[in-house]
Amino acid sequence: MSKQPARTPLPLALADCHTPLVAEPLSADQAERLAPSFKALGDPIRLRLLSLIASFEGGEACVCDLTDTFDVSAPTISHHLKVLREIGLVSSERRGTWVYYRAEQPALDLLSTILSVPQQAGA
Amino acid sequence: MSKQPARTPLPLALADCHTPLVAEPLSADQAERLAPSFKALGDPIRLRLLSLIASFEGGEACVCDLTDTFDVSAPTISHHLKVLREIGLVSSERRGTWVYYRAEQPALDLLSTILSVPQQAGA
DNA sequence: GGGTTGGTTCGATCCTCGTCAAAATAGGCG
DNA sequence: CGCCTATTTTGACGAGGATCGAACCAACCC
Repeated sequence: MSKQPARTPLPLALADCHTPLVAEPLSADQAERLAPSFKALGDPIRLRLLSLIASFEGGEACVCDLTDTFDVSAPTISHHLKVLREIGLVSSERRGTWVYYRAEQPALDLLSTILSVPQQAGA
Repeated sequence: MSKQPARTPLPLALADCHTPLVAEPLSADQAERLAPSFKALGDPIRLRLLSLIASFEGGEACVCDLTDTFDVSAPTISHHLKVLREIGLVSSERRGTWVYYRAEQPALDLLSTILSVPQQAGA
């Protein structure tokens, strides 16, 4: 993996926590770093954007492919993409006229692991 | 004045979506139902509360066991527990003097599945 | 019953967030 | 260069959320 160029304005959510939260209590520090990622997923438009981008052919989508799907203005879409990007759930790249967004699957996978429930858990 | 029997005021987040969001685009309806659950997880205190409850011995925790861990007031803890309860991530039960909270693991597991990344995903 | 502890609701305050219109930036084209 | 399209930034506004103290409800005990 390449090193992070420290471009994200917020501390990266991908902290050192790889343990399901049901297995052992999250520390305050871990919770502070994880919560913003879940918050970013806590908006229906962002959830759809992420899903749409991830399931686009080639794994990436141009902004122009996304805007028409929603009933909100282009600045609003741009705002939500920025939230997803700054938290590290998507990355963006400009190629000529268009800007392409791509889902950061490791980030998603980490969050999935955090929420996962190990087998023997339960009563 | 009859009391409402403590039913969840919001439609249950556990909708008919069991497919990872990277696999196919979420519908607007699915996103509307899933987002509130992620939003509920988007607060550090709620994240810790959930983790603390789930990892308590017996899988449940009394409120009195939780409040001391945090620097916020009891009403604030109660508020966060209510958010988690109304969204279906925890359930509560009064036994005598104390109220016990328990993590709803199927709900967690569903959210985990939504975020999971199938093997062949990607370009 | 009166008092005590556990937990929630109420009301108010402050701050964040989602949204838009308008303006600004970036790139391509004639 | 000037213009057009694509995307982002800015500024403003209203809605919602986190927090607290105070008041309130629930269960136990003497």
